[in-house]
Amino acid sequence: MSDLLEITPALGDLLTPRLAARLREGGVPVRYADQALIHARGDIKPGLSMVRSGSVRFGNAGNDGSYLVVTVMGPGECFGEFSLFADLPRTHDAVAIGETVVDQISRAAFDAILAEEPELSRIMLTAVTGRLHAAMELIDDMRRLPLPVRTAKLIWQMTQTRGGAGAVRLTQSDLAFALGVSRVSAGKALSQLRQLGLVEPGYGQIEVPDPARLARWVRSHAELAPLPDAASRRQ
Amino acid sequence: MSDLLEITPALGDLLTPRLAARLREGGVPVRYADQALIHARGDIKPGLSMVRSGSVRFGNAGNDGSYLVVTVMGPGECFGEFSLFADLPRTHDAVAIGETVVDQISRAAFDAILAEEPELSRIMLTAVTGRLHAAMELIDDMRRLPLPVRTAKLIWQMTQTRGGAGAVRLTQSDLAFALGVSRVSAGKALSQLRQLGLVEPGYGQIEVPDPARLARWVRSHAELAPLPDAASRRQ
DNA sequence: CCTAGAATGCCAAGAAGTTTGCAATTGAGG
DNA sequence: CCTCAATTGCAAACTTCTTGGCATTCTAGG
Repeated sequence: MSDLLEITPALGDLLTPRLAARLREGGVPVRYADQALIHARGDIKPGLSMVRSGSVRFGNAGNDGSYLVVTVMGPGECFGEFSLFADLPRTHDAVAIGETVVDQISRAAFDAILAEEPELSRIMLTAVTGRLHAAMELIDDMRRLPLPVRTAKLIWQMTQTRGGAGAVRLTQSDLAFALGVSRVSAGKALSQLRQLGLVEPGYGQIEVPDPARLARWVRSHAELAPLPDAASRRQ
Repeated sequence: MSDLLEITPALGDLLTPRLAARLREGGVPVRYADQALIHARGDIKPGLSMVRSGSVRFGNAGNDGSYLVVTVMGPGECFGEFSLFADLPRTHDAVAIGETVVDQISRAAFDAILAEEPELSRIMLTAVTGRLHAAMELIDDMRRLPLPVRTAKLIWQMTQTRGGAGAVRLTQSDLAFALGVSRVSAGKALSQLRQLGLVEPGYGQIEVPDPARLARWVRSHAELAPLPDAASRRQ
């Protein structure tokens, strides 16, 4: 979610141009219309997928018809390692956002490339490990951080990924969606942040006058307290 | 947490005996006394660690002095992939439970073994991928499932790992700890489960008269609804 | 320029979880 | 067998978040 966007480098960023090309060649480009279902939660469909153009939204429907977005991937990002390495079912529905093209690399094709390119496994390990790290940080955040802090963190991350501009384009409904809370709660959190002068909510967007200050504020509120016994913090 | 115990196979289970031996030889066994700090959150200490004997508890202190347990690892399990592959800091404090011996494998030593043993990278990928999968399932559960269901799921998982016996030995405080909620809430959830005849709370333990029935109940309450009308979500 | 749909702001009632505190029960060690 | 610390059960006051509804503000498209 949200935080999985984090600082995790996309697989595409880690791949050498040559490897990226090999993977693309080994895959079959598949075109999806806006809102088309790429795969559903529970599907067992081994293969690696790389987003070539467009975006893919991951999320799940709750029992009550609600829907929780987990993350959105853009060009160069990949998914499906689960199915490839551990024979695990998909954890989330994947839906195309806009006209989207995804390179689907079958397990056989991937294995063939992996056998010829030893460095690929190290790169995959780095990518998957980075995602695992982000996921565990997120679990921690969900448990420990009050909503305003999580909100600020998400907004800050968006300023980073979305070109670092001073404003993020998203509605409060979408923000609530991404945080997994109601629109009312997201709005409350936002107004608290506004009172602190950290953000300026507008219509369909959120301005961030001073991203560096926002980052400092998040850091100071998201950090863990020193250990009860400071002396025990050894290394 | 809790759920990371899940069905994820430990690295030690995936390794061939030969590889396990090689890793052990490449590492330095370090002995920790009960409650000794193995590493703290934020430490940057590249290297893979394998639990040889004893147990390691992972968790974090909250700002308020509370402490959240994430998982407990026993012999054969490994940790520290973050630091090894992605140069990331430790996400949790690690503390020895009882007299514990951990094989610490330096990055250099690991890289040397990895270079000679191509199949090791595939095994590591499988292990890390499995953990990532479990983490994402847990994130989902935390957001979607009401406390009684999460409680039941955790108890069921414990009956599986702890030898499948019909009772789990843990106090309600420990249960609350693992779930990341207060003891009162854990107690309430437990009493709801008792009224359903799924568990029988005792003093310092929780009986599970019919694990299969508990599993069925969890499954029926944890499943996702069919996809909502895809048109409802735009962006 | 105008209007309809989108988005925001706000309120009230209620569900869920937390903290604090205390009483009752259990069982392990002397 | 008895005591005492650990554990459980429970209640009251409070906080946070949700749901549902409604009024207001904004803006894209005609």
